[in-house]
Amino acid sequence: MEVSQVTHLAVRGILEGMTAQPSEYHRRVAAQKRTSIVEAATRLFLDSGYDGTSLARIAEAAGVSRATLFKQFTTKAALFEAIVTEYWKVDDEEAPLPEPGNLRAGLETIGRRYVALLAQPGMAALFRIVIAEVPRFPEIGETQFRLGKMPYFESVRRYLAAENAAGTARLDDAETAATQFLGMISNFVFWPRMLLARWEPDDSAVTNAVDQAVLTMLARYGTPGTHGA
Amino acid sequence: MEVSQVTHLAVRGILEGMTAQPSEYHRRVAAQKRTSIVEAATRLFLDSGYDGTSLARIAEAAGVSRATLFKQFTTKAALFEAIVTEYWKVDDEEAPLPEPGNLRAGLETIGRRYVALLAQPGMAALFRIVIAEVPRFPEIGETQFRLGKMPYFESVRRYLAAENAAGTARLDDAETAATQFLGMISNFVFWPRMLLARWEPDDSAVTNAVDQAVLTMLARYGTPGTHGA
DNA sequence: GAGGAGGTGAGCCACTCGGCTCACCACTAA
DNA sequence: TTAGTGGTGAGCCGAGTGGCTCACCTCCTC
Repeated sequence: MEVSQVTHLAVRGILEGMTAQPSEYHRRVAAQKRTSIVEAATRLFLDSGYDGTSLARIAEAAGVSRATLFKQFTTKAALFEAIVTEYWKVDDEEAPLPEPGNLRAGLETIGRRYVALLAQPGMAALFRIVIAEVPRFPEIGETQFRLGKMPYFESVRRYLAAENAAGTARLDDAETAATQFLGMISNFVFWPRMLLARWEPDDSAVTNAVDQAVLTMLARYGTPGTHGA
Repeated sequence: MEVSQVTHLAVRGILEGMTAQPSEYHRRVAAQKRTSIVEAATRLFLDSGYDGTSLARIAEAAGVSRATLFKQFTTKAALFEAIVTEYWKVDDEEAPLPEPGNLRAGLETIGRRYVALLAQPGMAALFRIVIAEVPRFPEIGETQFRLGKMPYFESVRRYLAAENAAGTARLDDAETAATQFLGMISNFVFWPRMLLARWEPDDSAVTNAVDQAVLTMLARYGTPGTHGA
């Protein structure tokens, strides 16, 4: 073996160890296959549940061989975890908190955002499957809680705290207040859907539910000036 | 064949057609086996989910042969349905509504009853499996909703309507008010448990959640006299 | 044009599943 | 004593499961 060959091999080894670049093309193809797998798997999992979805069907729906599927996701559980995690990836940009000063308007804004989130297609199905599989995959439930529920809970909490500081609201416990607000809404627009497949309140009913929740919050936490408007 | 025999057979035939009496003994044995099956199946279903529980394991846990299981429940789905339906059978006697006149005390009573129900062992697991299987067995979800949620919702609604009629509360829409009250409570004490396996607020936190929900209801729907006490 | 990546198709493995059947047993009631 | 019930154990069936492997192909990149 000549010196130049040795050098060549050493350089390649270093490069591989550092970046493991399998060339632009191969990475692109792999990424395409991967997204196609994730998309198909998401659809099937939400449709048929975890046990009800076989890897064979996922591979078929994704237009991919079973061997490829196993190269990308070593196990069914890993695929499931990737699905749930990536579902929440979309929501990168966080909407800004409403300005303090108008408690009614601020709560209405947040409330409408919340119902819009809950009304997203697939949201109910996602909750359904995650709830079902929490005993087997506890981290999945924590992920869903952290990415799906906490952001809204936190935005309400921080907003209420800001209103409290501004004197536009009067409350000791912003956490409890936030829980109450979101609970009043979701107990009407979302949770019944977990048991009743056909629970689909029309827009006016949903709007009313948010408005009524806001009114109740105003009655409890509003300062005199904010009660009326 | 003598006349008496003919008569005898005819009478037996009529009796069988009317009541299908397989003798006291056999009925008792069958009932025992049945309850033992239902108990074992309930435990296993709540533990491992619908797909995760095999009929073989149920039969084994019940101390019953597979053949017997099939004689009592023609199909796995039928067994599952029986489980869920019988889970709610216990709650025969309905607790009486609080007397109108003290909105705070009445809501507190109902709120504490509600958290006691939600804290029952197996309640979370039951909701979990029912929610998971609603797409496959919609009637199960409706049963759960009708037997598990409606009674409390109705009791709050009727109680609030009574308070309204008595002048101790002021509200147009008792349904919305009831949804709000129960939503404020369950959004803290129950629904997080669907995603977080270890969500188990201590008694003081639960009590506080109910109290705070009552205070919010009083602020919104109480009449001046009831605000303070 | 050679190297090497990722994808492919087929197939193996050991298992489990729900559903169903049947000959036989234990036991009570008449 | 006998008829008839419900329970029993064993076993068969076809289908499907997740996991895994391997030789082979395709196609870009250097």
